Amino acid sequence: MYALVDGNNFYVSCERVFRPSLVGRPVVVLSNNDGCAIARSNEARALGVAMGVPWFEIEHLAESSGLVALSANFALYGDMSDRMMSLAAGMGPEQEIYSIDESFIDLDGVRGCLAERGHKVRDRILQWVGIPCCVGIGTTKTLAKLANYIAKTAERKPGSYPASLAQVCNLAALTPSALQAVLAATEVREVWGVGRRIEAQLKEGGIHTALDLARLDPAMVRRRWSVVLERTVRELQGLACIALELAPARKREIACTRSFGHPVTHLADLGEAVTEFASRAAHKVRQQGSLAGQVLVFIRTSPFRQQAQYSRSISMPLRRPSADTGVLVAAALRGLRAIYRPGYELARAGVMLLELQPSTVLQGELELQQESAAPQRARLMTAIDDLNQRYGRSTVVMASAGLAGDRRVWTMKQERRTPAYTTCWADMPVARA
DNA sequence: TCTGGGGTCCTAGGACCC
DNA sequence: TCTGGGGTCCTAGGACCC
Repeated sequence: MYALVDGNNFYVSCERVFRPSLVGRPVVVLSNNDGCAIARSNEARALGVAMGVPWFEIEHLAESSGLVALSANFALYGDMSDRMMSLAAGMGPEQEIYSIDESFIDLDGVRGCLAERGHKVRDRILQWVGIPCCVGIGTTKTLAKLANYIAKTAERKPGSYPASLAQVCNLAALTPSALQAVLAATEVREVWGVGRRIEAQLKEGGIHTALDLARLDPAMVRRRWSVVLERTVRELQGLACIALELAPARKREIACTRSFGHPVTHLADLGEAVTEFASRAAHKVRQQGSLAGQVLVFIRTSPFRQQAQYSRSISMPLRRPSADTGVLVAAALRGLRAIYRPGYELARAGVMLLELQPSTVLQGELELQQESAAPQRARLMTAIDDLNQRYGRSTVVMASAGLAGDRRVWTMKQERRTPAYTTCWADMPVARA
């Protein structure tokens, strides 16, 4: 038996904790570069704001309907997430943190009424952290996910489901006929693992609801679609196929990519951006104790604009795997020079580290030239990471990153950013008597 | 004028081997 | 006229997730 604890409109809820005046108002949080809406309050949703819609298309709602837009503040959301997760863990013996606002809890061995327990955890998170959550419970992760959707929808849209399922929904406690009714009232698109493409194919075959999907023959689903969708069907039928993942797996690739605040045409500016992206990726790869075997760098124009398009990437194999910022930045810059062509208005670039492997199994190599500088370089990286941790992210950077500030054309737009209330002393909220 | 970022898994098809 | 069978590895692309 599994529970899924999931924050409601998580980014918006984080912002509302520190700006209670936003409660009850239509609010969206924008992606990096203030591009698209990536979170929306129920009030914004009611205005017809779709997930992922570009800001410029809904900006008029600010004037006409009081829609408030905020730039994404990931430092805040990450910290609020840690607080919420530590309380959600109280639901059962094991927890898998699945995303910034969701965790699966294993309920094996938990006694008593599960829904009651879910309400207690929900109340505690609301009171101690300030984030409203919903809890879904089911015999498989897919059913717990669906239960969570039902708990949220029943709360937001009275009448869509029985009111008793709002906020906390335990599908395993329903009678078979009640369960069927609930599944029949749920669009197939809401099932975890069914995206737009598969939804269209299913609907063509007359499969419209979660109940329709649950009634398919798994073997047929495998033949016609894939083992992935077959697993989904079996999970809907109550057979657990997807296990809880307790320790986050080591990432197999690590990326840092950004859209630019303004179009970039000069190699010098691109070099600064690529240096920063490679440096950040290098830091991430060190954090997880890995080395990269290849560095991929790409640049591209905006596919949304009517202009000459250019999109290229190149993969640079390293002579030996590395997590050294100097090595990775140099490779990325070599790649950049190889793919750069003047005359294009570039909108985006990125660096990906591939062929990651644990740093503990570094293959030995004959040292033909001189004594290895590796230990000193590793200590240097640790020192840089420590300094940046202590004094701020860009305290020590590679010279090719250029000087931060006014001259940079490429840094992303963040015009509506709220303070880092919980992670920066200078931004701490002040209470007045 | 303005359109995010970071991942995973699976499959099909090509290259290559004996 | 007639042109095998079986296997592995790699990559690109599709689909999904939040």
